[in-house]
Amino acid sequence: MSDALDASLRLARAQTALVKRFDASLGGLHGVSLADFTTLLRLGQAPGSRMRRVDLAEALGLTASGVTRGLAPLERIGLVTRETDARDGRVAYAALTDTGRARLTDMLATAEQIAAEIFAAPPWSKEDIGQMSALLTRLGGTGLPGHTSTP
Amino acid sequence: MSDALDASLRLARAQTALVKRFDASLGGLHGVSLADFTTLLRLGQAPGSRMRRVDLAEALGLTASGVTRGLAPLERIGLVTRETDARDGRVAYAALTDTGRARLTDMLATAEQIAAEIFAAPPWSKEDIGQMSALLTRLGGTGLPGHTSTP
DNA sequence: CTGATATGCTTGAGCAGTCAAGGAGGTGGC
DNA sequence: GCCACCTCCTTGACTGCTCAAGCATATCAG
Repeated sequence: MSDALDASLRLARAQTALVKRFDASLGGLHGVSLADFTTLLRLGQAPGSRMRRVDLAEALGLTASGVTRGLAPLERIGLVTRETDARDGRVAYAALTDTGRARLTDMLATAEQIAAEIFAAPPWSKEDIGQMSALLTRLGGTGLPGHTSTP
Repeated sequence: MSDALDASLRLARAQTALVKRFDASLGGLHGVSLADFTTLLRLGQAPGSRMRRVDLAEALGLTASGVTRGLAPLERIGLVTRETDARDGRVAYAALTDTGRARLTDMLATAEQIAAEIFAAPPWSKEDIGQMSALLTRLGGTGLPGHTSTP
């Protein structure tokens, strides 16, 4: 097997382990999945904490229907609201509520801690993490808004 | 956001892109998913091309029920058979059929090509790939049987 | 104004995995 | 020999996504 195929299979494997870990902690402490958290985080980064649902789908690498289904429970528990566009009757916005913004802050702290734990044992150097992130960026398309490493 | 959290989210994002790409090509050419291919590949690496289903689950990072459901269609299309253990009536083996072994060879060629394409543009160096694989290994647990890079 | 086409979103059906429960078989204490 | 317990595997119910279809709204050509 080539190195390239080996790396691909490892990527798939590593992701399931990582997602499980985030889901466990985020779920236990805040009742949300990693996918939920990523959605809220992305919304929080948008101007006015709101995005058109189709743009949110694009940003998250999901389909529009995935966003509809994923947002439903977040609306139900009051972290996100639906807003309409006065100009264009087709579009609906997803927006963070005040509660959502507050809860997101807590979740972010938890997520940071999990990430720190994951990359702590066996000890990762700052360079390792930066390198890996750079390598993954080449694979995953644009995905996240530009993140400049904190040197 | 810390580098560690950033890298984690990129990992998740990169995986879905990568899986989509493998699924598209493997599905189109051979009618199997990346998960199917990984299962067959792992079976092919085992002595006698057979494994206890519980060990297969462990090797693939799945639960036993995940293996039951995943193998069902592969058995139905004749790539895998179920074998029993004369000594222990509880255990069932999953084994590659001759057809399965032959088809796996073709799939492997396809998968190698996809992996090569993925890591070709923008050009990845052999060192980049090795580095990334090493970094991912730290995250994903053991996962694959030891793979020593081809230098 | 009307009809054709494009866009935004939701919905039904399906797939791949999870967990919890349960059945069938094996093992050890007494 | 028997009963308690353990292991292997499957099944039912659920989640989180996909695709295909459909509805509502917008836009553009004539």
